[in-house]
Amino acid sequence: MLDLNFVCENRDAVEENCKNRGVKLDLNRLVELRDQRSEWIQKGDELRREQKEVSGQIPKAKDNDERQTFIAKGKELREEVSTAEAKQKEVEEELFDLLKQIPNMTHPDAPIGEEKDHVTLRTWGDIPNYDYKPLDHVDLAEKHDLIDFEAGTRVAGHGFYFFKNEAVLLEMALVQFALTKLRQKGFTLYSTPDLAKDEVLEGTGYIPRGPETQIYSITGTDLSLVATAEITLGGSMKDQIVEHADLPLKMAGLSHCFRTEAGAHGRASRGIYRVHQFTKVEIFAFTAPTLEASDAIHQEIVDIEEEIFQELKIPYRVIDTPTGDLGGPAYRKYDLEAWMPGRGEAGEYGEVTSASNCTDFQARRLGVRTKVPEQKGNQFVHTLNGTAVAISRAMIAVLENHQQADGSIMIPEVLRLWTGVDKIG
RNA sequence: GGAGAGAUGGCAGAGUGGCCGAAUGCACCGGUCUUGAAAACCGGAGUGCCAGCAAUGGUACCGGGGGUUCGAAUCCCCCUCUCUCCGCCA
Repeated sequence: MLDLNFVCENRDAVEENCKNRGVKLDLNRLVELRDQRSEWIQKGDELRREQKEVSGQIPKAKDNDERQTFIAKGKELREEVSTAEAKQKEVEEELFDLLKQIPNMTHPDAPIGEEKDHVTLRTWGDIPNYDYKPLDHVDLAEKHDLIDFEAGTRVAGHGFYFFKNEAVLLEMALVQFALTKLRQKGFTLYSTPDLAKDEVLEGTGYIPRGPETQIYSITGTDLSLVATAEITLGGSMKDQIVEHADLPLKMAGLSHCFRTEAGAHGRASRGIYRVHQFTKVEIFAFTAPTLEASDAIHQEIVDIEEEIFQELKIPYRVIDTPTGDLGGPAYRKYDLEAWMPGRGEAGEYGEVTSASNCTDFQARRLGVRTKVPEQKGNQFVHTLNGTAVAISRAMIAVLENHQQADGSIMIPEVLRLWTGVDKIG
């Protein structure tokens, strides 16, 4: 969420930003509502002031007549106050509903445009030339009995799967590899709840229970299944004031991720590329409220993501996400797209990580603040999130990139400590 | 799941209808004293919202929501959380 007064005072810039991000909103209405809100607050404050004054007179009244007069006046004021409060609430409901729909401002260097207008910042690794037709992960999994899609469907429906045999070892190894690396780099490790309160989801910018929601919710409770540990790690500091000296808080969280993938039917989704549940190690950071501080961590997160895929020996490219594809909270977002030899006709890049700087957009809604030395008042911190390893996507990249001409799959060196085997098949 | 106790400012902890945004202590900041520090003493200090260029003023906030009342930290109802005991359980 942006700051209300910021929006009203920078209408042109906010409007331009909405346009770039493909969001249509009526900012005139917002300003109108802001003004109405001020008026009702002022009216209510004044009425309450009178109310206090009148009720303060009652114990000092000199006779019963005067007393009754004050009581009558007090009753009258109580009615007026409650009217003003109702009006204020009504205005605020519409106001904040609008405000919440406004996306974050955007980094000036982020490419403007839609998904197809993305900018490739750099590529790493050579895309191999195969003298045979490489299999995709579905065929590889079948060949080596690694994923049971039928069982997944029987148990939970389309979009669910069982990992089997070496795939389970690989999942655990990828998790261990990511967590160990992040710990070495000074991140505090967490394994986090798989459910969170709706208000926490909303605080991080996710919208549970809507008509096209990506979120599974638990009926009869205010809990939903998390789509990422970004939600739980961000929510972990809800309404807290963080010591400035403790920033940045660098966290790594392990959780399952659940996504309905509503509206995703028909998009390329063979195998485990787009599934309803997967395991993920997520990176999250709270930083001091300056772009210097959060940009620095943003870079650090991308560096770690690249290091992980380099050590897994998987070719990738880094994408600077264009405005139209940023999502609400992000100020800037980089994606890693790994080469997937079995994808499409002759291999394609597929998204495996993302890294977002959300500046103070999530922190405002979550109420995470810090007191900056030499400055008065508290300020909202900046938050960032990034993928260390999303198992389903990483699994595809590992299986497809490390397949051999004889159909076997080599386990990347860095994972063998945990898999205990160095080859599948 | 059952029984009981509790939730007040950064922390501890008073406060049972108006004199309470709230005593007191600790911690914190400024000063006096001191060669310096400590101690002692003096003073300051919460968060949000609204108005204002600002100084400032107003208002709200005693776990959350609702109610009673002219007036609620204080009375009533609901909820959440914490602690203790019992049961169940990976």
